Amino acid sequence: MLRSQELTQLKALPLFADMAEASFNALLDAALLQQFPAGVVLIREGEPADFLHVLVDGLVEIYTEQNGDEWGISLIKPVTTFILAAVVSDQSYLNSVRTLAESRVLLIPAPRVRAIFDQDVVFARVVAQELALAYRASVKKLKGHMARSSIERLANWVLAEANRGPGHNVVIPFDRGTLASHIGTTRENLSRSLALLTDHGVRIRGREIVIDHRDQLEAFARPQPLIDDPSS
Amino acid sequence: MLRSQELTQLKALPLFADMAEASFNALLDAALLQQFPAGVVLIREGEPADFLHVLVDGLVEIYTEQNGDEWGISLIKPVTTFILAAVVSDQSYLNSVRTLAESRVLLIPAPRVRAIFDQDVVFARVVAQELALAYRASVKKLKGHMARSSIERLANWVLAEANRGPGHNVVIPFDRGTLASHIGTTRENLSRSLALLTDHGVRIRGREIVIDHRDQLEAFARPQPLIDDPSS
DNA sequence: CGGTCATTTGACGAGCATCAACCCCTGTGG
DNA sequence: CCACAGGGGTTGATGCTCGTCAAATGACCG
Repeated sequence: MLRSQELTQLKALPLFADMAEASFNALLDAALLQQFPAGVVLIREGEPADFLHVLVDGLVEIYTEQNGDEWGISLIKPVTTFILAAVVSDQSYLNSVRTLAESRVLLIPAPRVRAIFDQDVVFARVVAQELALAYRASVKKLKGHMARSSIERLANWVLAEANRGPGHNVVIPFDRGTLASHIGTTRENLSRSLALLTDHGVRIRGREIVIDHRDQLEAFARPQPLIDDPSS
Repeated sequence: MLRSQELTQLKALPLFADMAEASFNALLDAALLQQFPAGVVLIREGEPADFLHVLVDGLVEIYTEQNGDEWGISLIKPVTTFILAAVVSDQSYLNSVRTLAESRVLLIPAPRVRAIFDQDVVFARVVAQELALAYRASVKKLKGHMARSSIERLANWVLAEANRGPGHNVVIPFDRGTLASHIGTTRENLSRSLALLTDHGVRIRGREIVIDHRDQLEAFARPQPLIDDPSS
């Protein structure tokens, strides 16, 4: 159950802001808002999709387990839905999900989501919008994997992270093994790659990456809007 | 403009079958049904998304051009929409598209698609469904790329194609360079990989791949539903 | 029959995974 | 206060996978 204070907070999210009051209430009266510590597995791939998840606060990774190793599919930052596609198509989760930091997650029963989709066009549009963005993000990651080396992927990840804030540095918000699994390489090679980036305008200070010469880093990484811009 | 005969054909497509007659007509009265020979570039990445495309008949590939090379993103078979995500989110095309065989394509102006989406819930649901499937297909391809070697990807591609028909053989419907770009390797290595599959229950006869011992091929490829099943 | 294009084969090297050793930091217990 | 163990991170050595370049072969078509 939700407190009324939480409800007004949620109603303000872009995800829900424009929808009809009635459908909003119908969506949320069966929802749960839960808080999880870091490192909790929320979803295991293969299970049926019973809840739409909305990351309200924190950090979550979507990953897949393949013969003993884990590979990162995407990183979810607030406020975003995840596993929407499984809910919409009423199928099993393709991937597993775990928290990487303490997180607040809103859980909405899948049948309820599908019902409100049919009743409220505004909500339907938001859902389609989120699906489209998720699809494009996945295709961009695929493009990066097919066309770039692991060190180029890393360099572009650093640039993308740097673009999220105005500062000249990036802090890796999790351990290096996790980052490696999202870049698509191993811990060892990630370490080597970070060392090599030192020759391209960057200093490594533990988990902090200081960008001294952005132009140098960009000359090396050669970012492309249609791969690296989250908003294109 | 469309002929009435074509209209009734289109109305029967799963994409349009359940929607209201009025919205169907509104969608299609501004649409074009065009026929293209093989090898025509329909869309170039970076252009604004002005038309939703529906492949009614034929075969097209979605690909991306990266510093001189081309990489296949997905293969589209009838009847499927493509570049739906760009239309829904009103952004530029992420990828280029070309026909691989003679194809009939229905072109619907993007603003019209968005308008009907808002008016007809049934159509909205179909659109969301298609987006969800496209997203899941992309994630599956990504998983395959992160977790498997190129020869394993090829072996699983062969199995997946074999599952589409009841026969014991697969015919590559385009040249080897194109297949290589979708598997995520080069022409040369694709050729070597095909030769190596010979040790795992398969014979190569030009463009035809004959599966003599499916169990042997499966033991080698180790297909997984959550990567290789198109319907999961 | 000659030319162009698709495909194969060979040789080589770059990129990357793997295994193993080592370092550094932190927390724990004697 | 020190010894030690454990986790995260780095470094080195080695070999496999795969891309690249070059040449040969085969296929198709004028």
